[in-house]
Amino acid sequence: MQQHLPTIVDIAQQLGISKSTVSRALTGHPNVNSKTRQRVLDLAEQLDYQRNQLAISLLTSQTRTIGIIVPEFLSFFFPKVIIGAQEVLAEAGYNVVICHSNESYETEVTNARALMASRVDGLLVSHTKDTRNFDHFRIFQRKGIPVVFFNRVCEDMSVSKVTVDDYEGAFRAVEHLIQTGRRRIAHLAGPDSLPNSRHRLNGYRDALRHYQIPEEAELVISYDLTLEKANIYVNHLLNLPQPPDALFAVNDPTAIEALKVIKGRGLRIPDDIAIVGFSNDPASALVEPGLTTVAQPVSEIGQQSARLLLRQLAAEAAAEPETVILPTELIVRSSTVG
Amino acid sequence: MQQHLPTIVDIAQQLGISKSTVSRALTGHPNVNSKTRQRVLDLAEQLDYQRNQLAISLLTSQTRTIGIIVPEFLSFFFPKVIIGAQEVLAEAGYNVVICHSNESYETEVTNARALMASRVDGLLVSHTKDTRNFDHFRIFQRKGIPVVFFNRVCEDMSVSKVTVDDYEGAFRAVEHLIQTGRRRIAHLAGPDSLPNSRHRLNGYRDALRHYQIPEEAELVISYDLTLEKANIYVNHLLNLPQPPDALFAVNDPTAIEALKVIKGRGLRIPDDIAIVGFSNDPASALVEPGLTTVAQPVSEIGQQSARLLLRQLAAEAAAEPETVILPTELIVRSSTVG
DNA sequence: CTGTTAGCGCGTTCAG
DNA sequence: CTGAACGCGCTAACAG
Repeated sequence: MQQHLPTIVDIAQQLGISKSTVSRALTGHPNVNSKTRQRVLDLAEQLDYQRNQLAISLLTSQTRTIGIIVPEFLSFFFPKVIIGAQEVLAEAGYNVVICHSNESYETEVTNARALMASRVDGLLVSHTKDTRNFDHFRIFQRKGIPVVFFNRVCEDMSVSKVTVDDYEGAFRAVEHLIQTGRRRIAHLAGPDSLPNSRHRLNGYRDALRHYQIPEEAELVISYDLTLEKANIYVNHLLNLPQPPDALFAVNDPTAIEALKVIKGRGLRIPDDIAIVGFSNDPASALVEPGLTTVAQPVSEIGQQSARLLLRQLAAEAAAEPETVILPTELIVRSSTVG
Repeated sequence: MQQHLPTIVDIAQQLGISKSTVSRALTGHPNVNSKTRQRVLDLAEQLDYQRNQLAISLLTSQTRTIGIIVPEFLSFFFPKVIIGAQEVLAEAGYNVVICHSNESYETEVTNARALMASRVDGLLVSHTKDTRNFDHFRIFQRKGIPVVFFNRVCEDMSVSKVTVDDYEGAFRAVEHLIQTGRRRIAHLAGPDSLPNSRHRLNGYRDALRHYQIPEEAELVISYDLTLEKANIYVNHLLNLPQPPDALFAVNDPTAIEALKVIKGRGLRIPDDIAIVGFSNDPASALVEPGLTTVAQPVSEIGQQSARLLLRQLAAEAAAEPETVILPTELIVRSSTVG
């Protein structure tokens, strides 16, 4: 049973002064007798008084709270982005509310509604892989509440965005495979619905083209990023009459699953088949052989997103949306070079 | 620039009715003409109306929001606990706000204050390793806002708690080492301030005692859980005149760091030295050799914590605190048995 | 320096 | 079935 929490009126009554004076004392307003202020402060402390942020937000119609919606947070990626964003936001005096859509479009819509209902001042979003309709985010935009997309961005919305150069990262990864002598390079791609997947696929294709290696349709498989499927497709690739001599995976979990399957079949890595992942998940340094991968500046994604949001928040009128594309870096480990 | 968000008054004026009627229509009150209700609902949809949760919370003095404070969320553990808790809480109609103290006592206090200011209905907490003073949580308790501790629990507070049987888990782990022939078993323990660490240490000690193996003081090192220190201490242990033939680590990151150091020195695992971790981090299955570890029912910790909190919330008067101790399970992998 | 008043958006009496 | 009035806790504008 929750008891009555003390309010400024309680303090005012006990001290025999008006609630305005209490309010002023508490907020550090200059025009208060220093003795009165001290009495207020002392009593507040004694009563464990905490200002009711709800009432203040209702009054000022700003909550100084930013909502973050992410599709998952079991892998290291999103937690690390969130921490990066939180650093910047906390410094600017904003709180952070994290919502987890669990890759479910319906949950994402529910999350967005809840954040709207609780009147967040801004939104940081990486959408689910099934999100095709972005109306639940457009509503924020229409109300003048800034939205910044990161990692998984909506290409149709005119808002600020932070991504990495997926195309370039993929190009360099495949180039590395080619330069280390690989010719039949498979690509386990992500779902078409995600721009990231498409950009990585394009990087893969252009690298092959650039080095005049014909693309084999049978070596490219798009899938939904569930590990069970990854398992099936890797086995499928290995069973081909002409199996690949390298695999470029859309992300590290996929690459690590592939690594397990390949080792399980007694093939040697990288001798028989080389593997490259994407993101530089801490696990990629742990597996054996170490996984070559395309590193993303994860914390920086969060920090930059927060900064773009802050800039929108500071702008009087609707500010021009900005797009930041962060560089990637190829981390070469033993899964590609003996 | 944030625009004016539509309120029930806006809807009422456009429809030429009173805001009470709009309120009733929106909340599904029975006594509303169905035609009027439909007109309200239509206009609300058209205006993207979202009820202002702030105002409602201020009025009802309940936010239907639960705060969760965790010390970190880069390892898999806390995210998974949070997801478990969220499932249960969402089903009961509660939202979740996650705060990340980053193992900083000051941040934890700030988080607690912010959650109090935003009037959460309840609190789920795992405190930092430096938290000695729990006054910032006692305030909630005193106000009748239920608090549930999980994983890292405050032994001095009379609130509901969810932990695993650390003692038993540690005992079984060390017993396993003894039964596979180890005699000089080192223990890299966590800080004394954490009950978990102490219980695991006790389990270690009692297992040795039970099998009449004398405890060597030089083989037990408590540390602050930073990986750099782990590295130093593992090297120190290996440099002893009589190095250990087994290592029981307080958690999996520590064990994995140890594994790297040991392999780096050209020692064989488990032949020269066996390793056991704690928690069954996904990474423990990835490293080579696979890490033997004590698994915790992670999602269940979250679910149970949420259920205990819900029970407190439902209780009219202050409900009796409950303590749930979940079982662990030893997962044997190649780091202990060839 | 301090008190009074108004109102943020809403649900809920209490009258019609 | 509907409307008017009140108050949740707080800050800001206005008067002393």
